[in-house]
Amino acid sequence: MDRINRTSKLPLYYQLYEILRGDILDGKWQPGDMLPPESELVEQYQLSRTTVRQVLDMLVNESLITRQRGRGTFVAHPTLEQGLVRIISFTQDMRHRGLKPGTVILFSELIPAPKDIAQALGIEPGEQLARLDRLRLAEGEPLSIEESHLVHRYCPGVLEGDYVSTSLREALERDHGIRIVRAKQVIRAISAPANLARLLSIPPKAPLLYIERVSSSQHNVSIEFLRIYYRADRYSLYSELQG
Amino acid sequence: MDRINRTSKLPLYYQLYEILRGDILDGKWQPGDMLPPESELVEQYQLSRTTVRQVLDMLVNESLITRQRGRGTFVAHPTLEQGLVRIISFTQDMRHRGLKPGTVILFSELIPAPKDIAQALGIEPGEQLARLDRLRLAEGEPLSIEESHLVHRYCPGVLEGDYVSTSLREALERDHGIRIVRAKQVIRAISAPANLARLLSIPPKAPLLYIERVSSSQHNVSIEFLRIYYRADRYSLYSELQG
DNA sequence: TAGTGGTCTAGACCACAAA
DNA sequence: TTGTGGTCTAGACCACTAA
Repeated sequence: MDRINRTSKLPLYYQLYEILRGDILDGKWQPGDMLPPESELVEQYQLSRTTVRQVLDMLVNESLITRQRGRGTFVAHPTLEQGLVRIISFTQDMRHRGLKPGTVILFSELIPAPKDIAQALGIEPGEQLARLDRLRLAEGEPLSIEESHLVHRYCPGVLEGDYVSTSLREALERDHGIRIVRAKQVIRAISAPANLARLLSIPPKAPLLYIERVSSSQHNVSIEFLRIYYRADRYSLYSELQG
Repeated sequence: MDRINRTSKLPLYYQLYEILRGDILDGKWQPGDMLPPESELVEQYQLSRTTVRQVLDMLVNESLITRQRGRGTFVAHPTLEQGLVRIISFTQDMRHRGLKPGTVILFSELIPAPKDIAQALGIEPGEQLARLDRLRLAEGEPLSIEESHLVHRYCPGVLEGDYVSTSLREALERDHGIRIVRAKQVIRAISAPANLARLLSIPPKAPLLYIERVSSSQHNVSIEFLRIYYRADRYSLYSELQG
């Protein structure tokens, strides 16, 4: 049972936000389901209505829920347009798309930062990085390869975790108090190099959707440089634009 | 002097929102300028701090202002890198990237709507579409191909325009009163088919960034189905994510 | 009528930035 | 130390929906 930790440094609203957001993304409530009324959340989590409403406002802004005066609060129907605005975990992404996620660790070691990555992260070349390469599966079939590079100084020992069954983001928060709150990314199309093609079970030079992402913590420092190679035949991105 | 009308049916927060938003968009405050502190807005408009903060939250969500604890509230600098949030024209995009734009018309005719496009636009298959294919150049070199399909009923005669030197969006607004205010898009990576490769001056099967976009007007009807093929070696997308 | 979300208030204490 | 925004509370009244 998720509860609010009154002694935590995290704001109460943020804790409730993570609880409710997690429940929705994990499918504990289904689209169209009614959430508990505000009064009940107030009671259950012992928070003021203002704080509860602050959280619900955030979820509305993310299009995760909708509210109807006089009726209630409901889980929104997924529009699959969130891939380009919100950071979501691979597991959550797969669940959104209705696919069973899987993970294979390819590489997990400390390395000195190459020049380009050091520059992207704003650190000195040669500083220690925790590099974690993972093959991601959907329905047992290769979908993508993620090459994560974490600034080791901020999360010493991070590679000791088991990242087949637990999420890197959870470990960062739990063990190091680091929340990833922002990221910048570039999206490209590339031809698959031979080694990646083999891992992804596709022909060499097949098209890949390629993402380079620099993520920052709540302290506003860059914490991770991530490369993702998606099989183009199995993955696409959605977004909504405004005029 | 804009004031809050206490007898209006409009909520107080909404009235203040319109006042502040108008002042920012009208340039009464310039990007980087500090807004009056919350305490002063409370005083000036005789509202509670909660209500004032509700309005500021809305403006933050629109990226019109930013807030810094201990420093103040500031008018945001318009961000250029919104390729995945804001609809911008090819010409604007090129200007942002510092490249000279160019256009070659490849095809311009009325066609009956194929089934897939009809479905995406929510019209009957066979309904008349104005199809306009354009090769886009940057610095005189091919960059992308755009295949535009407009629902002709909403903009009869649209193909008579000269879309080398004028923008399709301008013509829609000027001649048909149609503003494109919203769009949904899917982003993929593909291998270039032979005919596109030739037009884009790249080898067959070279990777392309492929976008399918359905745009809607201010009247909330789908008006355009657009396919864009970008040379992957010359074009990438940028986006910012939030946790 | 009962229950829901929408609006609004007055106040408190905290964390951070700048002087 | 002062002034800023960040978080949180307890309570009030209203508007809408559904029974």
